[in-house]
Amino acid sequence: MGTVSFRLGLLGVAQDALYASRLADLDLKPKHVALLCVLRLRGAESQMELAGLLGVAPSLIVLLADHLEERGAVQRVRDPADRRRQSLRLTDTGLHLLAAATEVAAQLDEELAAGLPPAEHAALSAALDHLLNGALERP
Amino acid sequence: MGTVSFRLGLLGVAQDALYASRLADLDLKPKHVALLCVLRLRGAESQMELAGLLGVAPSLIVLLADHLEERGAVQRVRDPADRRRQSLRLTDTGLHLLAAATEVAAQLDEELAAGLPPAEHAALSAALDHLLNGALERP
DNA sequence: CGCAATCATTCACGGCCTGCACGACCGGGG
DNA sequence: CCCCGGTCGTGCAGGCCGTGAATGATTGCG
Repeated sequence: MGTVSFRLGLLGVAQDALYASRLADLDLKPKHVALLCVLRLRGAESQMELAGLLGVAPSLIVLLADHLEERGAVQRVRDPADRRRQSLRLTDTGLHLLAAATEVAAQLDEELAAGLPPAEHAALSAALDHLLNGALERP
Repeated sequence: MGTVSFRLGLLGVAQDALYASRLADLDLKPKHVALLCVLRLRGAESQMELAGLLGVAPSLIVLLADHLEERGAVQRVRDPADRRRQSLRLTDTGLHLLAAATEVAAQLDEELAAGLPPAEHAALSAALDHLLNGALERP
């Protein structure tokens, strides 16, 4: 089993579960962090667009946004041009929450880097960047 | 979000889902493949040990083994030394099934490598190897 | 001015995995 | 020799997550 995709899946799922457990204190899941990330990096015009970017059903965006809105991390604002759409705006508390979540991930990174030569760690980071950017620039 | 762990989780979960969908024809899930993999690479003395290696509950091993046994991919053999234990033996059809699953993963790899410089692909593979071996040699 | 299409939301359902309870089985101590 | 605590595999019920279909509001096209 020298395939990259399979091992990437295995490690990724494990890492996701681990990150989720570490995120329990913040009462967040990795999906929430992903949503905050997208909002910070590029923003989005509608929840539909977010669903497409995250690769999940629109109804899930509703739940994620609900939870984040309760915490005051995001604001739903009706698009005046098209009142069907809701744009999600990242608030200051949302930024702080994202920073806290990033801090948790950074600590996980240290543990991960402990069993990895620095050069490979950097190479891994670069490869993930390329794959992630490639996935987002598809459409 | 420059953290490796977070992006590894994102991509890994997506890759796992993608692999799962491609595996539908074989009526397998990635977890089944992981189980077959462990049996092929190192074997195990008991289902408990497998649960530990895969990081899942023992009761899940039962379900996975049930499914694989129905397909004739593995055989349950009582350990004569300790009749509580069941050793899972990989059969020839199990080997073929694993080969087919690996083939599916290999095709996914090609698609993955399309958006990645060959050097980074190799580096990614090496890094995943280190992390996976590190995780298995913990105990 | 309808009318089909689009967006957000709700809700019921299905799948996956876990935790617990149970029976079979082991090894040691009285 | 026989309990008795501990271990292993298994069955079962429950919880969580995410999806898909139905609903209502809103849009722009014909």
